[in-house]
Amino acid sequence: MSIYDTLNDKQKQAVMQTEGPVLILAGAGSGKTRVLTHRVAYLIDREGVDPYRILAITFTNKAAGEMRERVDKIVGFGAEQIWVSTFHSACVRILRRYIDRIGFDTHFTIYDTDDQKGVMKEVCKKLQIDTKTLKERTILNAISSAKNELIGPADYEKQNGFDYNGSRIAKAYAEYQAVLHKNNALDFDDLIMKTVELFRADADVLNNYQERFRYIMVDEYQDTNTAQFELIRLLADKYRNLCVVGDDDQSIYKFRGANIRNILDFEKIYPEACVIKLEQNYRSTQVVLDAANAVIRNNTGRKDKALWTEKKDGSRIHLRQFDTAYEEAEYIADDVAHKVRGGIARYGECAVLYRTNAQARLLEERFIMEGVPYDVIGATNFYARREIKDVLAYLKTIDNGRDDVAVKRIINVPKRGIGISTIVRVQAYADEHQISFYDALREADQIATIGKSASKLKPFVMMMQAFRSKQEFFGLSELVKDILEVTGYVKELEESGEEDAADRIDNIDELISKVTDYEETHDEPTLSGFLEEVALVADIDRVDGDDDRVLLMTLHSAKGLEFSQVYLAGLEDGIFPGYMSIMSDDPMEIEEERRLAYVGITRAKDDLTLTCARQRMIRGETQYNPVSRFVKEIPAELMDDKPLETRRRNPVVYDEDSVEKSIFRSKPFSAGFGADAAKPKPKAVARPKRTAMENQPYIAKAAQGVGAVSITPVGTGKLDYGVGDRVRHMRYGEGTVLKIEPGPRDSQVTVVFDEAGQKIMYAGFAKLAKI
DNA sequence: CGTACTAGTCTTTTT
DNA sequence: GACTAGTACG
Repeated sequence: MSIYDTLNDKQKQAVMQTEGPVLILAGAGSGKTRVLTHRVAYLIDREGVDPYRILAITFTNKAAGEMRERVDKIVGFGAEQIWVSTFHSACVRILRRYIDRIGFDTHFTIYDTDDQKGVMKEVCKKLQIDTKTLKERTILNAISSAKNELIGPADYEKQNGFDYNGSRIAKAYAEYQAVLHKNNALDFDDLIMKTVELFRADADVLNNYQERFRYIMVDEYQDTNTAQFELIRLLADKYRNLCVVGDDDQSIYKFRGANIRNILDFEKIYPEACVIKLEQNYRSTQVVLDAANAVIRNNTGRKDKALWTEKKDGSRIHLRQFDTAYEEAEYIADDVAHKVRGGIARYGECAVLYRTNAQARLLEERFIMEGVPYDVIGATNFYARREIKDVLAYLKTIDNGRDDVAVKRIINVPKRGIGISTIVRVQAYADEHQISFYDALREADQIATIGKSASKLKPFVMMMQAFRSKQEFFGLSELVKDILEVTGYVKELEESGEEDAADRIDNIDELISKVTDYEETHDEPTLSGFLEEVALVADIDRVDGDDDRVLLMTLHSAKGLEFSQVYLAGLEDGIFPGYMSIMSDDPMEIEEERRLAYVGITRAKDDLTLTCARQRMIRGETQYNPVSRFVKEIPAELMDDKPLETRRRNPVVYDEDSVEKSIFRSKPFSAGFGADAAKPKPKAVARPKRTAMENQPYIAKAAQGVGAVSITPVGTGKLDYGVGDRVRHMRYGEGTVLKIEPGPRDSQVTVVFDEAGQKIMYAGFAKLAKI
């Protein structure tokens, strides 16, 4: 009896087919990770492959860690020799070694989204690009897409230079790369692209890695982009022992450049490929699978497959519709508490999944109120928090003085009386002399323009120099503590009297323990090593199953995870699928959302609850959305409840024929919607009571916001449209005015939009135009 | 130069 | 509604 006997036939085949290209189409819950780990083990202990020759690429660091751990258990020895990592960390590792061959310093820093935006802001200023008409974000997105397709600035110019915006972006792209190069920095996309560039430019380096990685495995292959594909293609080109694992139905990262063709066309690129389908699901009940299959069936152009399970039974899917998102949150929190009390599940076996991070807030409030322990994943990455970034900026500056962004971030944090004008002048000097910002600071007394401010710069430079020399004999955590001490960062926080100062200090303490942890787990801890590890962690990587808490996260973050009890919240057309995809004329957008729904449903092992609300506040607007079309794709017999319309609580209010019809025209999927939507009084909604400690500041801020809105007085009589008129809205397109409700300061207008559904908005806000 | 307030924007999803 | 960049003031 060997470990391989526990695998089913298909899995066994996938494990033992070690030579040549292999495509494993692994449905959700089909034991994909098991196959991968067993395959690695098989390579080592049956095929005698040196662990050193194996590369396994996973999607997150967490997956990589788990895989290594599991392989470690099976093979016992040599597992640490295997490269198990994400695309990004694998590339960093390669670039740290060889990037000097394409003109960068191996001590490069990695820019996150914030840093990118800062750079782009300067680029726009320099190129005199008006950021009102062309947003930094837009440019960066264009650049990111280009990089994902391996299109450099020159090629971009060739392809897009002929129109106004295209040429502006092309120029910004070129300048942006120049600034990054000057700062010796790479952004996330560069990590992949530069590695490909390196491999293409230097045959020796490529050959070196081709020889090393005789066996390559890629997990979540459906989410690879063109650059990642090319990287893998190059690496595998010599020995062609490439095994990719994925599920086209779970491709949900198109917005990040993922190219679903990579998996769909694998057999075209590798005609000799062996294709293995894993269709037996070991995770969910038949009911859950039936629901998932019923939904995904509506997509076109997928690889044919059908999941099945031996877990025959299973409770039906619970569908619950509520009047408001508050009630929805209340129900979920209650239901979890109920399950835990009843011994049905532990907190840690429950997860609430939603489409957008913003939905977490309401749920969170309710969980606090009910005293249900929870963890929100992803909202703000730990390392993206202000105080953490500040401390990291100190470390970056100590590590690599060429990183202008980091230096500027902390030059006046805590306050040292160094203002914008001084920074601008120093930068001018730096540009003039072709040196880095930090080097310019060191020559502060040479800069004529700054006058007396030079006296403020000197202590800063002295301090940084001192940190650098301390680095020689200090441990990392000592260095961090020293920085906090010398700069008075924590002290300033304590004295600031800011509302969340305590949280921030907690975060800093957590950072210190992460530094300590890094020192303990690495043989040769270095500052660069720590910074690089930190630059590439996703929030999901921090999850450990040990603490017993309900997890709240987006559907995207949930990929690859499984829970006994799953709640899918906010299942409303306009939320999920999001209105962007509904409005889009590209049908592929809805299909991507549907795959996301498929991912969500298949996370559930035992029990699945679907919830939605009739009324929801989104970005200050009350929306009335019909039940998600995806819910309607699930056969009613799989649900435990009667059809939705019998659960309706609110009577029909409007009887105007035309209005009623227009609702039905725009909402073919939702039979009961017209009546549901007619609830006229959003004000009647009771907001949940808040716990005093947690929410005091929130209330204060909210009140401010309302005040700001009401300052815009729009007389009711001034509206040039009335009930029944057709109007146009900037974002939602055309619609029919259903109702106008005069308020003390501004009228509330209810409009049924043809595409986007019904919205209630302030007239002064909405800027509706009669058509 | 720092602060306090205001106006405008918004990402849906993340390595 | 919340966050942020920009502006007017001290």
